[in-house]
Amino acid sequence: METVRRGLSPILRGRRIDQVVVQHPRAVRRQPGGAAEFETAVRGARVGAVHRRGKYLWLDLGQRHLVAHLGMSGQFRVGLDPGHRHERARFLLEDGTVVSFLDQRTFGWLLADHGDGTVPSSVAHIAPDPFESGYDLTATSARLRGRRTGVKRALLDQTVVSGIGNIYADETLWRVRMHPDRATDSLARAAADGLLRAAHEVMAEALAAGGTSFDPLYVNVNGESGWFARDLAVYGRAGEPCRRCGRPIVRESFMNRSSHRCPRCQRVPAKRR
DNA sequence: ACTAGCACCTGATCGC
DNA sequence: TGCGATCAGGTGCTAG
Repeated sequence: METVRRGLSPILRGRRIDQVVVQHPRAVRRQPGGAAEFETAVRGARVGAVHRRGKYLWLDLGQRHLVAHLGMSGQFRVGLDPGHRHERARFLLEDGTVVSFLDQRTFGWLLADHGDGTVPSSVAHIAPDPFESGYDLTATSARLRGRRTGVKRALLDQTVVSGIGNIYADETLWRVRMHPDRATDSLARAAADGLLRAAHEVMAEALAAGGTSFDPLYVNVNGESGWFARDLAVYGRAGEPCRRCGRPIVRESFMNRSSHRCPRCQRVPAKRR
């Protein structure tokens, strides 16, 4: 998302949005008045700063915010020809630039939210992410240790800390040699701090590589892939040797999705949740 | 108040 | 060639 934000910012900032077309009603399902309300709210607005918290992105439109979440398969792309199969909304800027919102699985959404300079109400329920100035490691660590669940669930819970998804959760846990089912309330303060620092580190490295992408669904606004997939230690590497100890990485089912870990470096804990 | 589990979608791939 | 099962990077709602 940060890669997307960085791509969008120079294109959008300071520009007026002259036209908005919603091609799929599901893209604006969170808008109470539907596509018409969304289009009316956004058309003619001038874009200020482009913000992000966790996986939520928003454009400051003065009296409003245009909030976006990419879900599992959303993209923002610049300069696409019309008629793309998965285009859900299209914006025309005053300088003629076309910005498209594409989303194959339609889990993503757009919302013209109220607000003026603060965090939009649709984003207010999540915790700060490690990259923002208001992020408080000590408070986040305390929140994490206050949960009664497994550490991976807690890392994925955006109300504990935001921005961590399935890939970065697995990579973080491998880095600190922790099993995903380790009980949050069994963590010493230092261990919880270390876990959060590692998450920040993993995401910073991914960002430096331009993001993580395995396929054309995960690209920047110009359609280009990031390179962090090369550096993944466990995610998507089931059966391949652990980069620390050589044992084959295992993939296990978790919340209807997958966890990847090294069975030697990340042993099943005594206190499990 | 908190946690777990599933519903919400499309499309690619794999085994039969 | 076809068909069902499985998999995919995330919430958001609700039952317990």
